[in-house]
Amino acid sequence: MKKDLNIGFLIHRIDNKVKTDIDAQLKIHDLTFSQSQVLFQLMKNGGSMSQKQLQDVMKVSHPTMVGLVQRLETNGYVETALDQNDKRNKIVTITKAAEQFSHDMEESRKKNRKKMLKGLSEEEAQELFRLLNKVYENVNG
Amino acid sequence: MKKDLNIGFLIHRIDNKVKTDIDAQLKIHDLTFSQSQVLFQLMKNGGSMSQKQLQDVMKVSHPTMVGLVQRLETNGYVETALDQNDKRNKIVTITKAAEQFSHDMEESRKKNRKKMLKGLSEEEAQELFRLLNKVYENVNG
DNA sequence: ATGCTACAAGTAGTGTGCTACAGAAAGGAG
DNA sequence: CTCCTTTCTGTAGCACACTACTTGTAGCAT
Repeated sequence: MKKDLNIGFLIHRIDNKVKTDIDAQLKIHDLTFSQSQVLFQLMKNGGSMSQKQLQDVMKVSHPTMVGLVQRLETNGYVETALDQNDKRNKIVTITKAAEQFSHDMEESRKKNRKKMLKGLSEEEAQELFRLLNKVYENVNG
Repeated sequence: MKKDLNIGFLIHRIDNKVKTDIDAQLKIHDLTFSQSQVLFQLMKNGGSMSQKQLQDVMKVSHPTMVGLVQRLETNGYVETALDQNDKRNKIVTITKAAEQFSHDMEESRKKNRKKMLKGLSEEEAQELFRLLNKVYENVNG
């Protein structure tokens, strides 16, 4: 059944549901799915990155990143400063307030990953990941 | 490489790129990816559906569908009328203006599908589809 | 030093998605 | 008939994504 389902639309539906669910989970911290990805990238990078670096790793347009950083700053999860060596760059630094529940966010990430892959064997999960990466490269090439 | 990439985030990136590309393709008709999906569903259904039916098959919230239908109506691609048997229902009907390039939209859909699945064998494409359907059911259960 | 080009960041405006709240129509219970 | 609940639609307000345009900084060439 559902054989007529367009693959792009199927992916769209999955993304929407996942985003909405995670947004709901993070709402108690006044965070969203996309904002948590920014914090995740910052953590991975030692706590600081330029806004430009963030938009590159997240693959979003720069106005999108401006908004994300502004909202994170408003809620006290990042601080920003101009790079004194090159004042075009804005350095974004994660705060201790955000680091405190980075563990929670990691748990949430794992839980959601597990939910998505429920009933799939390790081989199937890896195959799905491989194929999705190929699709990702196709649409970005 | 990219082995640390979260599967939800990977799907998110793919969806975003696909949406943006198709939006750009359809811009000459003043249409978007989501709006074209509404028209597609209407065509599949003989041209008319209630707004409620549309929101169910598209799996979106009702305010989202309200907005989609309003913009489609503004651009002359659908007409709406109250169901005289049950005035709670709003009947949405595709116009001839929209039917005229339903063929174009179908071609565009095929082209994008082909692009996404480039380099995948028929078996791989089917396996991807099967696994994504499983993920879809997981996140919706 | 002036001016061109490149690059980072910001603003304006739009579409799509959501939740929460409000209103109108339908249908059933008393 | 009246009241309550259900169902469908609409509005308000927000987050996130985009393009297009603007501003500020840097660097290089003349």
